[in-house]
Amino acid sequence: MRSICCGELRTSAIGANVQLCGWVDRLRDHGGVIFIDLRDRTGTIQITVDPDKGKDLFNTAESLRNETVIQINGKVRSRPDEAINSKIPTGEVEVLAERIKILNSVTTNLPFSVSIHDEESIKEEIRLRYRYLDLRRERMNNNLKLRHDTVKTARNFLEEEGFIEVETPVLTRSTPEGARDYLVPSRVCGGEYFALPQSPQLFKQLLMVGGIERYYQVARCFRDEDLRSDRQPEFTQLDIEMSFMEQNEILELNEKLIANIWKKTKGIDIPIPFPKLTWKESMDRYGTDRPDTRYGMELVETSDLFAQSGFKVFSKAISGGGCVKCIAIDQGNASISNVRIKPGGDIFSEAQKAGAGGLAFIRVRENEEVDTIGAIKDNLTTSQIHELLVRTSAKPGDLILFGAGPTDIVNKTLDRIRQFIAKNLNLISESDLSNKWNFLWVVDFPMFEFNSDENRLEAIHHPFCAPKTEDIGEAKSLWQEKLPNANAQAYDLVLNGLEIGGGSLRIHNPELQKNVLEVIGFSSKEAEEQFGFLIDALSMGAPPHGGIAFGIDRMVMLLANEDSIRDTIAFPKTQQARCLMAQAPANVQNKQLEELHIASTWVDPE
RNA sequence: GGGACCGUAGUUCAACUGGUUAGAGCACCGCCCUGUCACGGCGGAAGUUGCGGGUUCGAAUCCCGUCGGUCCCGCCA
Repeated sequence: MRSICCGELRTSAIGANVQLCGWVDRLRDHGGVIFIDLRDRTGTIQITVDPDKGKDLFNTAESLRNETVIQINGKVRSRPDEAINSKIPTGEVEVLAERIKILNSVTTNLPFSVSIHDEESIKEEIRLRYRYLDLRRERMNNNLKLRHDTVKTARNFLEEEGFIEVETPVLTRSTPEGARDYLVPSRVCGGEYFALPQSPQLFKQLLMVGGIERYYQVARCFRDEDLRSDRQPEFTQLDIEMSFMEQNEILELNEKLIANIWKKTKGIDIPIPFPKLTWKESMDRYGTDRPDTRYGMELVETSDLFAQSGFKVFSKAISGGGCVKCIAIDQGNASISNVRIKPGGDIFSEAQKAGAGGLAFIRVRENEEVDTIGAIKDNLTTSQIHELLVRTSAKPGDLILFGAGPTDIVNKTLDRIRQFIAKNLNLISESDLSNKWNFLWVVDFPMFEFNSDENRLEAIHHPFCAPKTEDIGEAKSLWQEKLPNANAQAYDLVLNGLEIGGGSLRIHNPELQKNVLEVIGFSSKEAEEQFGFLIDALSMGAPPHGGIAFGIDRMVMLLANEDSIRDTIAFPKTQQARCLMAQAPANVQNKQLEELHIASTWVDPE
């Protein structure tokens, strides 16, 4: 249907007869001559329609609306010198139309303009309802290309490294740990249900037992939890697993993979190896396990300084088993007013949202003088002030904000304030937004975390992560006892404050696997029922193995400098997990339910 | 489950403190225009102000409910 693409035409094509297909990007009708910007996925080219070429041709051209699909024949010629458009790559040439064929016309009002020239911010609701039009726009078209390039680069790299892609079931069994499952009723096995996989975790481990040694998959994963700008009910992981690899070997391989992706998609050289931070260090210094290291304002421990303080908020926090930590904001006295850090202020509310009861502050003045509320000032000694200034490296003009209370709340509060202030004071400059890539491995996660609601230990990643061997020792009889305090051979890849991947070495010893399940509250009967096939497999010559999974949607979001993963997915769902275009989910016929042996208990709220 | 913001023409926005015919750009329709490139000029059509109820002499505006969208907490790794 076409001999060349619109965006490919250059002066080298002058004189050639070409046949082009595409959409009318816009039309400039001068009465005597008509210019059509014809667009396909490669770009736009100016088509010139001259009245001398015939009445019919000219009438057809006059009737064209934006987004009409046409095929044109014509000769490429250079533009007059004064009419060269240096803003577009094809701006030195144009095609003189000989024939225009309308392949499809636009008969309804377009909900929004596709042309880059009218790229105004359309309500997302409208974009999602007419997603096919939105995809035709340059922004989404480019994002999908970028996504393709990302995945293609990963495939090429992994192929070179001896990995093969293996598909795993989408219909599988529900597992008790983790997120809520999407369920699929079985027609054949009445009363029983499949679940859609939250990840191919167990299958990829079993592929290792199956001797595949090096597996990957671009895997769709499903989680029936509430949505966020970076969370969709179905999302894509680059899922990787390998046998006979130490943790450092796995990290090294994945650093190369990531460096490759950034190089191929953005032309950016990412320095490897990536820095590593232990989970504990990350929590101490940033209050989170996914720190944004593009700016400072690290958390500073001051519990020992204020343990005996007459300021009760501080001393009680510590005697209650918690801590007092602070962050120093460079020249914060000038940029942040008291109104903002006192009740009702925006920074104070951030602290509140994290669960903090209050937000103590100290303003640093000249000569180690400070300003603060009376209750704190009256209880501060000069040596305490001196030590505080040394630890925080605070200078005159700086503002120090405190979190005091249970350690998890303090960390959460200061993490949140740190991020809020960084954003608010533009500590990440506009150019950094697309150019600064702070990769970081967070390693040595604890195996378990106490869930106070259920009064039991929970696996932090999942129950198949291997503990560090030095933490549990060789003696099997002591594993059960040592496991709760062990760290895992687990790692997360963090980029600019977002987790883009995570993985671990897996347990390949059936006894240890049973022990771990026991620690998180599985009886041996339950363990057998739910994970018997895994434990059996581990008993039949399972190789040491481990792996990682990357969130492709998030990775592409960051590469594309977008704020939502919806802009990296062709057909995403809304926050209510609806597809506005296909109108899914939708009702089904009763007959279908009967076949599936299920009945709805849903009552329409009226 | 909870909190915040939003919903006006196909679309992006406007409409003062509640005030009389709800405006403008783009798109659409018609006419004019031979070198534009976000072409230009003249004219036109286009609205159940998401939906339902209430307050009021009077509601796009205030109140309640509801539907839809976004962000966040819970939830989720």
